[in-house]
Amino acid sequence: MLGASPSPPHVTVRIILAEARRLFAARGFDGVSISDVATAAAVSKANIFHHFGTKQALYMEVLTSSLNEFGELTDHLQRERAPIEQRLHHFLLAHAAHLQKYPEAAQVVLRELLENRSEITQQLAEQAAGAQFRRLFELVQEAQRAGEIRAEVDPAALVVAMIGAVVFQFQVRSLLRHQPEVEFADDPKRYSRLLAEVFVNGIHSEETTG
Amino acid sequence: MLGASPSPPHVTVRIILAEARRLFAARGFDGVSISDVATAAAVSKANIFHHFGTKQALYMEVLTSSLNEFGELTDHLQRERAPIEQRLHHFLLAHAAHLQKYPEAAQVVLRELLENRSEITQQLAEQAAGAQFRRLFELVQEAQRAGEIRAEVDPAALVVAMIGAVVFQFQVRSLLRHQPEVEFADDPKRYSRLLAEVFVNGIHSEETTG
DNA sequence: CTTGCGGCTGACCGCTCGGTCAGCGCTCGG
DNA sequence: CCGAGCGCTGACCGAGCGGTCAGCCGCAAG
Repeated sequence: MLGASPSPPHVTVRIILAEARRLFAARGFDGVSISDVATAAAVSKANIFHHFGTKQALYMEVLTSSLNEFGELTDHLQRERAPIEQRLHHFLLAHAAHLQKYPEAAQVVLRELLENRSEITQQLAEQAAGAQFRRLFELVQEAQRAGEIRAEVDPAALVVAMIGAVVFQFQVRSLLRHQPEVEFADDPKRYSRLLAEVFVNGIHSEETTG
Repeated sequence: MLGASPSPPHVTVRIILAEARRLFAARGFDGVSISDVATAAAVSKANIFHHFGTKQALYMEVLTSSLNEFGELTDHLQRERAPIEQRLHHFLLAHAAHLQKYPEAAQVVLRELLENRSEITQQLAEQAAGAQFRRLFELVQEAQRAGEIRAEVDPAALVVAMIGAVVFQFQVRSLLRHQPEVEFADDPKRYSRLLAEVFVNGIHSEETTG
């Protein structure tokens, strides 16, 4: 029997992974001990080492599984045939909604992305982030070549600004809830609409949309 | 003799603070041990406890001293009498330049800001961040009332997007260096100019600037 | 019934952690 | 010449860390 077990990872393993993700997202790699995870998952500490070997390995599993949930974010954008302002709005909405839907997965990836440790884990996050950046960059560049976006706009700066605007809002959402002026702290649809309004009217060739 | 020592903190203390800031910025509170700081500062571990009492206290000193360097960022903006696009450009430039000039101070504050631990340290970062947000928000709101900014623009969203665009670029600058399409990874002037170009043309009332 | 095996555990390991403490050496006022 | 005070240290503490290991338990095949 060469075939591996057809069933997905054991229930226990999934519970451990879920709790580890939750804890790593909240407190980071160094802020969480295996004992913490074991207690949260209601298993023994040794059990975690039995299934994952080392703390690093457990963390890597959490990171990769979280990265996978980020995968298809920009996939559909390239196939769309809508005008650029609509496609960018869709991207902003998809990104913001994704962050809200999978906050722990997002947080664990972003945390690793923002750390400057030049280890293996970093590369994973960089690859995924780099791929997403490049896809969005090319989309903007093509739209610019097609005349949909003004020539003065720097595509890379626009992409960084767009992603940054969405990510930052996610990162400081707990603060924004306390600001009475902010009405989009937990409303990705509203925020991405407001964002798109600003960005699109900033990259239009000639005419005004309003 | 009730007066405290008139001299600024001892040389040793300043060295410890500098090294601690560097390490906390790079690896976070949990990622740095007092031994690490002691080795980096070339003093004994006990010396650090002698001067700062606890690890938390050392961290707080690092955080507050870093926050102070953030202080005057938005101060001059309110007094300026330039058109809004110029003032926003100045803000973006000042912010981006500040992040580049004091990367460790910025990182230590941002790190604390993005953590979701509801402790005392958090409050410090929140207060400073909240104040800066509100100041910029009011600036935008006034400009909008004065007709300098289109009524459709949401001031809060614009502020979050602007700060986020600058902060995010800073956070991922090490990644952006590897992206050949990005020419502003370590050039705050260039990046803020490109940002302003996009944002300003997105918030203009009627006429075009180009 | 027996045997093998995988999921799982409690007890334990060496080590590092944050923190303590007695006491060193140097300086400086009396 | 003295002693008080300060900057500073090495040795040490209990606790918790990542990780190991012998072995328990239930189950399925022989």
